[in-house]
Amino acid sequence: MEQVDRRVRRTRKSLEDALIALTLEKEYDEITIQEITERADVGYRTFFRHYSDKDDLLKDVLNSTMMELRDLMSPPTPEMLVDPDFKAADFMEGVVLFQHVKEHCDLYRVLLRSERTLVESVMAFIIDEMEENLGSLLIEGLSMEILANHMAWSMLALVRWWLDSEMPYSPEIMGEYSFRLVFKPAREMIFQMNPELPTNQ
Amino acid sequence: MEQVDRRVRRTRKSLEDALIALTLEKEYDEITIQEITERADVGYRTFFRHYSDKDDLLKDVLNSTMMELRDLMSPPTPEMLVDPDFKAADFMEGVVLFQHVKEHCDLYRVLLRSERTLVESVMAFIIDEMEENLGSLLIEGLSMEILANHMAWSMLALVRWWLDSEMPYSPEIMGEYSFRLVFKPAREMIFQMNPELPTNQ
DNA sequence: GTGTTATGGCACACAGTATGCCATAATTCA
DNA sequence: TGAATTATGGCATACTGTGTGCCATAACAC
Repeated sequence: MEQVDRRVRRTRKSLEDALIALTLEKEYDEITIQEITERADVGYRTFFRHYSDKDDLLKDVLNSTMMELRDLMSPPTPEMLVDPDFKAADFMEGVVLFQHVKEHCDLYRVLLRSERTLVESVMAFIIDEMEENLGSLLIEGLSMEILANHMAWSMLALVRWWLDSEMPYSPEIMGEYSFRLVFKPAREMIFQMNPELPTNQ
Repeated sequence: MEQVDRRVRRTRKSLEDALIALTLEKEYDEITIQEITERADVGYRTFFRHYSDKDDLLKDVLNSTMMELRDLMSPPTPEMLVDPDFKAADFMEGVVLFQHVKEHCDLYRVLLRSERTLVESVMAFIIDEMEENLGSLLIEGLSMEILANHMAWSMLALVRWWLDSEMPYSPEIMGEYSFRLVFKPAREMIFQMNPELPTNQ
């Protein structure tokens, strides 16, 4: 059961592929819509029949992959952060992220080389989810807003470095780095600021 | 002894002020050179007699402030990272940074709202300096490249959040957060990976 | 005061975006 | 298979913003 016209599917696919290919060659903001349509072998006029602008096409390209990651990575819950023995779980979060990045490295490169504002909107979404999950942990003198912001952007920085360096380490090793540099310190801070939690440090 | 023509000084100052004012109102890439010259009350043609493009003007605006920060913040040396009792020093590094940001918050906002590529070039410079200072610490299984990249971008994320949130905490509190979330974990990782260093954990 | 130089305002070429129009080709569905 | 529908290609066009050439004028340095 085909819902959309085959021509539409073909055109959209060509435009998506063209944007990905071009982003791997040059900076996102140096790419023109004319180049995209030429590479996709599609009429210039046709672009605007599907997307309002370049960012709109990019969102379309990233949408399914980002939703996949969202389902794959449950944001850290209060239980995870508070349970003293949860090393394995945070660690796996990191590994899962780096594995997903490796599987879709072209798409992640597209995202990371796109405009600042788009990355920020994706991150804002992730941080909001994290904050919601951490909301129940109200600890005086500790801002869950800072914590969520720090974890999300620090993880992004690790991913960005990894991709820019042509992924010299395995997802497992990167998971270990992210655990030691990001997850563990955040968890330790929660423990140290809240005397009521069971301490095992 | 005035070296440059007063008219030149006046024009450049007007253009710099206009860019700062406009950046606080809207996104950097939405600002046109026409707007800048109108706000500065300078002829459109005159802009190109001083700067090749918008980024060129922005670099000029940020240059002196970034050089000031560079002198203020010595990058972490191996001694600092390795000395078990250096908490006070890392802590002060963070405080100094947040104090400088507070003093020049408008300029930092301009930088953080500018194009991705400019922020990246400033960060690359900082990371290079860090790596050079960490170069003597060769520990098997621990990448100083990751460590330098992580520290620099994590600190930037904290600064960015602080500015976007209208600086709700003092530079001292932000210094404490940066120590606990960034400097201390990096230092601990070095200790744990190198059995030859004196451990006090 | 005089020679020098920065500026302003004009015109212009150019690149890229975005839309309207219409003939044509591809597709869907009966 | 054939008719109605719909997406596409190509053309012209308006618009915005960049970047440059030219020249009279005003501000400056000495």
